[in-house]
Amino acid sequence: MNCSNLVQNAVSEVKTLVENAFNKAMEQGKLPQGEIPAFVVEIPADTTHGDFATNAAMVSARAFRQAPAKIAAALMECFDIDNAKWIAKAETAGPGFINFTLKADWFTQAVQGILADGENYGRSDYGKGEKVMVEFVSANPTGPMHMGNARGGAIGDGLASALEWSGHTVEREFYINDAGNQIEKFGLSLEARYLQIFDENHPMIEEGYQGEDIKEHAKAFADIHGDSFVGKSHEERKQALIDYALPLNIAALRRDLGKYKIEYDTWFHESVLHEDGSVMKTVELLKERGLAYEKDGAVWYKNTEMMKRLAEKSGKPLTEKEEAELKDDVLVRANGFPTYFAADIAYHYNKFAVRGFNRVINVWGADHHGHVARIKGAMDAVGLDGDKLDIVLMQLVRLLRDGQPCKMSKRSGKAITLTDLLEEIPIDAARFFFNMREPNSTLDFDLDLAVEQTRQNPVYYVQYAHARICSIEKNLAAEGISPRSCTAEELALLTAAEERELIRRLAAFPNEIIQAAKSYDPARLTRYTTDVATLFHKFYDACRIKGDNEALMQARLNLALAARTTLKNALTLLKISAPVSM
RNA sequence: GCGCCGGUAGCUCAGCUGGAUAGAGUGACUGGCUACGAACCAGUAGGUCAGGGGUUCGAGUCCCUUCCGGCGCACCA
Repeated sequence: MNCSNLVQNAVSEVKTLVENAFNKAMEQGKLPQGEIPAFVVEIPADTTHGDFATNAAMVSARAFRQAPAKIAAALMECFDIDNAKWIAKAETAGPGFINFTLKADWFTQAVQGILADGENYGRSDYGKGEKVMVEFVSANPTGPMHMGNARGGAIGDGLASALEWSGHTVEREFYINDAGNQIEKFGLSLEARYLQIFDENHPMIEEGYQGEDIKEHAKAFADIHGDSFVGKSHEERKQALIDYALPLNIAALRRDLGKYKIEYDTWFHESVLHEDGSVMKTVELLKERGLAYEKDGAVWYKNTEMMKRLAEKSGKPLTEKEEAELKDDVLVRANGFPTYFAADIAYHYNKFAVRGFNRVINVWGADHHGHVARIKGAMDAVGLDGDKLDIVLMQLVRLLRDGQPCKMSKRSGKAITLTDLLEEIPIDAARFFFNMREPNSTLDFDLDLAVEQTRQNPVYYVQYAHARICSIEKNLAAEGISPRSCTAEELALLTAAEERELIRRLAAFPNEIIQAAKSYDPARLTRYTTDVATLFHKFYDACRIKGDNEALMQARLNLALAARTTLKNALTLLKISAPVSM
């Protein structure tokens, strides 16, 4: 599916115009011979400066040893505007900008293109079907999800959708850490709570999971089995509790994320990698490649060596000081158990080498940033390409209550969980709110505001614009006026500044999605919906749709429908509802 | 100590690979429905882009440095 992307078309044309003008000017001796410098074509912040602008004359000032204004003048003489499809005129301005103005044709075709593409408007084949995995949330199955998981869910899901819409083949994955130390601790915590039911003096383990959910699991287990496990062996008792509680927790994760409108293609169990020998095979592979060794009874990964290689590859060798800071990492402990790191290498090896993803994106909390370079290096170490593993670091959410930060430790027992949050605020608001900021900046989530003043949430502003358009359509229909497709001449009646601004922004939608996908920043899309809503409201205020001029009325109605289509698609992509009325 | 991320309006944040007069939202103040939804729009006020130095035609954006905040440096995950 390749939808109309008129912004891209026009930008390409401007680039070609400029390049041809450079070549012609050099042929005619108006500019000295030389390489055409890299220039940009952009949409100016202030559209009174034209629809597109280029800095070509300014960036080439040094190369041609001429003043920007002189170069701009030379280019102006060489533009072949008459044969341009989209560009009506070019003019110089300011310190040497060249501004381009679009033909009216461009605006009419933009509106027609949006309406023709309908619910597919915004999709592009930019990604050419590249197979990409987005792994996100991957919350510990030892307890409920916290606000960081909530944010990760909204960001990861939004990013995956942006990648889909921009033409990638995307799979969403949840990695279940159902092995290792934390599961051991989970079992010990459950066991202690279970035994406390029958002996209130039984001590809780140190550093155990303190949450109420652990007590509830133990109680429910006791309701089923009574004290029959008190007399059993420690191992048997612990395992029985894990086997009972872990599937319940995983089911709860699925349920809560489903409520949050997140559906995964794959729930990948870490335990599988241990059971089928993948983890130890990966360790062996590293040994064979000379990047793992034994010391003090443990198996170590040569992280120092790999970091040195990577630094040299990038052309910036490590300083002695940096090198001294590096340490190797344990893969297999002296007690024979592999570390999380070993499992993680095996897991990512599986993503690339076994399942054939060309690119893998992980959404991680920023507290894992120390792990990023290591795991990417480890991909090189097992013979893959660490550059194909991208980590989106997400700063943690700071929860505010009464203006004060409140701690959201999983163990405090007082944390607000994702489940709690979704009971308090609408899902639309949560998904919008968590995607309002780029991942790499901290997010203050004011609970009081989200809970008590949801009407002030910007999501309502956007949804209102959509509902308003639906209402207009309904009212007109009641008067016997239904939208029809317009001719180019009719759509050319849309010449007001508010109309042109709105069309420009609507036409940028496919590019916005591509940008969100490229920069791994779905927050661009919530901002985009707000922009479109604002421009629609301004258009609505300035240009009355209903009127005696039938052609103009239909043209404006077409524009309103194009805005509705774009808003609906953007909200759908973010899995936020687009209500017909509110 | 070393490293990563951040510091832009009272508050929360945009600012696209360096570009034209630094923008929104929110809060404050003023105005706008006997015509399509006022959950809206228009206007006013609000800035030493944390401080200092540098690079150049041009710096919020790039480099160096200081200060402040968040996070990380395990045979935890």
